[in-house]
Amino acid sequence: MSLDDTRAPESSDLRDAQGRFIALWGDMGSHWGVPRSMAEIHALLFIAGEPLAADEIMERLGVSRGNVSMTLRSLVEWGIVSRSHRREDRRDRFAAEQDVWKLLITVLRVRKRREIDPLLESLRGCELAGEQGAVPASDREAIARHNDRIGRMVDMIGSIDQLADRMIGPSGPSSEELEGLVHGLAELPR
Amino acid sequence: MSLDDTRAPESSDLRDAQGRFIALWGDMGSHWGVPRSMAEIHALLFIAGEPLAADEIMERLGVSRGNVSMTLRSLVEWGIVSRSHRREDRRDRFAAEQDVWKLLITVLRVRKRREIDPLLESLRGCELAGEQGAVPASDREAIARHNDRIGRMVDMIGSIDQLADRMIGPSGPSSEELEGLVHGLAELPR
DNA sequence: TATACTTTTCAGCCAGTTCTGAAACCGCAA
DNA sequence: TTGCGGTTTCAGAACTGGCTGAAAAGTATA
Repeated sequence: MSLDDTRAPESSDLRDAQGRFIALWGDMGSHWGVPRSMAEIHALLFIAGEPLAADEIMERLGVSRGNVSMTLRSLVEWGIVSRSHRREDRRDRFAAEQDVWKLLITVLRVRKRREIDPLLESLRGCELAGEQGAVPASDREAIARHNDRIGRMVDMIGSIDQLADRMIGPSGPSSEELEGLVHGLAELPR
Repeated sequence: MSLDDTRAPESSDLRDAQGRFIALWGDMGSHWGVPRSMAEIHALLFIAGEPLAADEIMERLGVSRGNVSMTLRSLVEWGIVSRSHRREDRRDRFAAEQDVWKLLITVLRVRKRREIDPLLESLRGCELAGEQGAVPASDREAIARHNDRIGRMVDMIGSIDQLADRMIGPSGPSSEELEGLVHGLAELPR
């Protein structure tokens, strides 16, 4: 029997509450385009608050070894879970970021980089140069209106993007500063 | 031949650009938990800039009548597409909101109401009252740490929620005001 | 190098979602 | 009342992304 197995069995109330949190987080994930089991694994690591080995995750959530492995890899890539060793145990262990504001920043950064930035790029490619060939005046008007629509969309997403850079960009506020900032903006008298 | 069929055939360059936009918007949707064809139908209505009938949507996007009908219903429910009649034509026509900031506000409002608010509620239900029965000191500590984690999460999401109320709540800024606000915050010297 | 244990990979399977199409429905006009 | 143009519904088909599990690869120890 290894040292780890001597850990006191946690009260089942605690287990229940953890389970509720995990299920909730999994649901939320699936509404926002994050695979359910990815959200669940993250939730488990977050709520456990200590590093867990892949086996423990498998057992606790009933997902396959392969899935756990792949998902942990992405979570580590995302930067919200870290891998750690212990000298007395060959198994890797994984722990979730415990600073919730840092978590938020990291997730938003990744999604911005992967989705917003390319979107903005392709969106500009949907505009249409008006001068190609001699087009009838009516077409020219239609093209102008088209470009205007795309332009307004680009402007909006661009502004959001810039604002996001301010809030969660690499040279932006620390998680503590962001927390204060959001609180300040939220509680400002109207 | 009805009046509508006399509309000048739009230049195929314009059609191409519209098609690119529609495909792009569809992709984006699927990354954020919106059904592809819903995003596509919305994109078509937005980029067309004028009311279209269900038939035109079917034909243009190659989706079934049933799907168009159901999807239009949700888009109208969301509040980003409106239904309109014409006296000379029995068919309903549908037009997308053209103010992109209003679009943003509407979508965020719906998602906040449907996902964030219930999330916050359930999250509070994941906390654990410590005093139930005489629990050993070690359990009590574990429970305290658990509640702390949940509490930090609730605080963060709560702050975001409050901030969102300020920005996109019913008594918040108009779309023009929001546009200015975001621009201001984004362009402020660091 | 052999051994024992752990992690990673990936082809195929599966579940949950989305989409289709045909039938029912609706309201109007003749 | 019947016919007509249009819309909605929903059972099942089709699809897609996520998951599994077994084999391959990796790694520390002897």
